Amino acid sequence: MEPPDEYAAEEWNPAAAGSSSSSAPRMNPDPLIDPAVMMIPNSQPSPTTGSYYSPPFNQDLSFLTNSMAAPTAAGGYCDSLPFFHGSEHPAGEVNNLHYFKHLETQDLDGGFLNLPSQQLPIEFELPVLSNEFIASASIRNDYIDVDFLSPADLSNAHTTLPPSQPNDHITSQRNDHMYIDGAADHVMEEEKRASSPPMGGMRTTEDGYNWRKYGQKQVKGSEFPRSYYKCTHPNCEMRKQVERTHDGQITEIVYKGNHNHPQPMPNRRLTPDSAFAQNEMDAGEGCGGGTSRGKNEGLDRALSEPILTELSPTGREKRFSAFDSSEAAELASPLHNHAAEDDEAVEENMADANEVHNDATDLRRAEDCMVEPSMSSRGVREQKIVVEIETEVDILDDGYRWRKYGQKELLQMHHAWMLGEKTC
DNA sequence: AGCCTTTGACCAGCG
DNA sequence: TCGCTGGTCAAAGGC
Ligand SMILES: [Zn+2]
Repeated sequence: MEPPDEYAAEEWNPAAAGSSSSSAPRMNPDPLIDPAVMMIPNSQPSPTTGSYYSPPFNQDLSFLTNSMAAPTAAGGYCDSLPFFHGSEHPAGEVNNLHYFKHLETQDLDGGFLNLPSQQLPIEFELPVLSNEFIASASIRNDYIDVDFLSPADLSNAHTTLPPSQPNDHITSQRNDHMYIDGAADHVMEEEKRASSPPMGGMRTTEDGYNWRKYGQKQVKGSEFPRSYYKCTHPNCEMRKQVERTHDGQITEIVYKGNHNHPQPMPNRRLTPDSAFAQNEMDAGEGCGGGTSRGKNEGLDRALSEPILTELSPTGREKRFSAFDSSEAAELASPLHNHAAEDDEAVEENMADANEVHNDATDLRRAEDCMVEPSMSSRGVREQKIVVEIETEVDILDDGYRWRKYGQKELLQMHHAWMLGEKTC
């Protein structure tokens, strides 16, 4: 079969392999987690839908509007969004929840937050059903304070999605994980590019790693076929699942596991764009005015910002964002076990030394799952990136520096915020 | 030759 | 137990 074009090879066969049944022995999806989700619809303010105009939180989120949608000097908008969300096991099990927040910035065209100087229609999906925790946020210069509310407080905090934006924003997978979608048309392009393989040879995506497709399947929940890839590096267990539209646009990417090796590819140099993206990430201050950095600089390519979320079946998850599939990928890919390296950095900033320690330790045995959805339905679809951690502890080797700002054991939690610095 | 994709079959959870 | 489902395997073929 010939793929129509570049992105081709990957999941081209519409026929979708007939899959049959399954269960993945190695990956054990954990049931669960419906994290509170903060959504940022493309550009549809819908007060009635729970956009933050009428925040379910005690706290006023309007400030977000200001900071997030503030036009930057460069003419862009600095949209930083706090992603926070947490959940706990229903059964009342003791699960540690780690809350991370990360400031994101997006391009106007990104669709993610392409709101002119308007308020950002930030929507919150706060399923209380699963003991979600919600947070109220307040923006500071480079980070957002998030206060978490107890489930009880959330009783009525559930907001709905805008009519026009069905549940596309949230993808519920088998584990009932909720994924945040980011908009990502641009991302798709990136992805396409990345995925367009040199064919026959090693496929390398922008994440810098080489993957071999080992299966494809039409998953019930999604309209598009899902392709399964393994990292070609010997002994590397890293896998990823990619869902693409028929036009080759990636709608979702899920990374599972960790790379136990460094990024193989040399050509992964920082393009202005990527560099920028990184800076963005690094700064962690996406906005507040801080985004003058590359975002607007020559980045014709709008940076759509997929949201990166790490989900932990065990009840912990991290949610952060990337800027486009590329960046997202980069974000994701760095999940190799060198975590230790990153850990250092992370640890440095950890508020809770002990926690950090644990994280570092657990990192090694951790298995991550990253979902990088990028609903590409042109303009409508949003890109989602979810990192799912199947370990006891969150893995922080996403290439960025995080400051833990929250962990929850039962109802206790601490707070931390992402430093936004890439440790690489 | 080596590595890739394709694709149907197989397997193991789960209801 | 059965059927469904998602994930993986592995043979076949392509580049
Ligand atoms: Zn690998």
